[in-house]
Amino acid sequence: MRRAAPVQLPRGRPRSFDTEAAVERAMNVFWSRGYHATALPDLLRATKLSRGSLYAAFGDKHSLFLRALDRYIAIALTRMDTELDHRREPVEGLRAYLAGYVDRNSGANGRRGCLLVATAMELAGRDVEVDRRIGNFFKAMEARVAGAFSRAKAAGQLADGVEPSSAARILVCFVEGLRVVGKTAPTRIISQATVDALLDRFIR
Amino acid sequence: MRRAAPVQLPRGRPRSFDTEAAVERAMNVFWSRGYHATALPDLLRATKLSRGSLYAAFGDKHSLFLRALDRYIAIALTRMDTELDHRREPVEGLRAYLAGYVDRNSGANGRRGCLLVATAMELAGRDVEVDRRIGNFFKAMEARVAGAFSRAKAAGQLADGVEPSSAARILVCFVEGLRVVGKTAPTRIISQATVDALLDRFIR
DNA sequence: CTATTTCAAGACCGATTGGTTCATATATCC
DNA sequence: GGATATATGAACCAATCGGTCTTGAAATAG
Repeated sequence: MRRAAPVQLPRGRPRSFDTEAAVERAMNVFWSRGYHATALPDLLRATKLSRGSLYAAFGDKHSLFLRALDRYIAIALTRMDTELDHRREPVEGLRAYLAGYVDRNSGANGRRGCLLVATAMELAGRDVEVDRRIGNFFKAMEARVAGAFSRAKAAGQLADGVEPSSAARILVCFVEGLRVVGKTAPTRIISQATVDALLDRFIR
Repeated sequence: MRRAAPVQLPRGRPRSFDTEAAVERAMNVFWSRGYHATALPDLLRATKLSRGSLYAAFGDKHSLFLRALDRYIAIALTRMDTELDHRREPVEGLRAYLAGYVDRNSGANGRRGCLLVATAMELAGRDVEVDRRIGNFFKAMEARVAGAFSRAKAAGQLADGVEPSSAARILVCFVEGLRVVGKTAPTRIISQATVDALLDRFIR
């Protein structure tokens, strides 16, 4: 029988900061300023790490950015998974999903924008790693929305002639566009009304 | 009677390059790379100007960028004015308008993205001059689309319950979102189908 | 001709960029 | 204690940033 591998405890001084927390702080900086406009000192200030520690832990600015982007995507997808949960009324789910965008698009939140959209515009086409992540995210988002539309259709809640997958593509483009327009005009009431008007075109 | 002011011809060597052409070349660089990622040498190469000439003619990078942005906006608005011309069938106009976006969103055009969207995400909220321009552009675009929808409604071509101004807001968000999603997935057929499906929800 | 203006090319500027290295202190395990 | 590993912060790096200035040639007007 194989001897259980002894648990090799690390020998020296243990890491004293939370890596994931640092990623999250970095994410917030990239989110607020964009990739190019974020300088090392910004990241050091936000993560409260020394230059040495940051480079030892994450390699370089680009790698840290990818980890921050991954985190942003993970958060967005989990949120969608609860909003568009299968056990929920599909139309209710879609409303919750859109309400989330209205919220993230209002006031200061809106002005901050969306890390994904900003990254897509700034880096896509010039960074394969970014390309993959952005592409996959949009696909994943579309799939979830399409699922909700499908369930709504099965429940007879869609207007005549509405095709779930095409409606999902429309919705994805629309909410990403909201994020763009919301950068300069983040007014909650109008966003909410627009979102409602759009959804009304799809449901019975 | 006042003596006509003598036409003071400039004394020295005349300007040997076309300012507007230089702005346009600069616009293309900013369009492809974004503001921060565009370095002076990029602009010098594109405009074929020397450092001295460029600074004498435009002041600094930021001013040149604003001129490039203004040019981009002017082109976009004139295009819309012909697409959504009053003397045209309004629904035809909307189709032409959307077809333009499909076109600009396909293949290499799509991957290049949109200078306005990129600028909104990169600079809005941190640059008042940019804020003003972006905000005004979206308002102008929305007004034109709303006009077309109004005329369509008057002609009885809109589906029941469609309100022109709200439909216009939806369309503006949608096309800007197309520009975002198109950065990584610029497939013409899908864009066209999505655009058609959306318009179908509005017209009778 | 002279005076004037613009041109391109490049030297030059200080500041900042992302990134590395190193000395030193500290915290853990054995 | 000794060995090991990580922390920090500053020093340091070459490269690049946006921007200025100078030089000398070229093109115009009077």
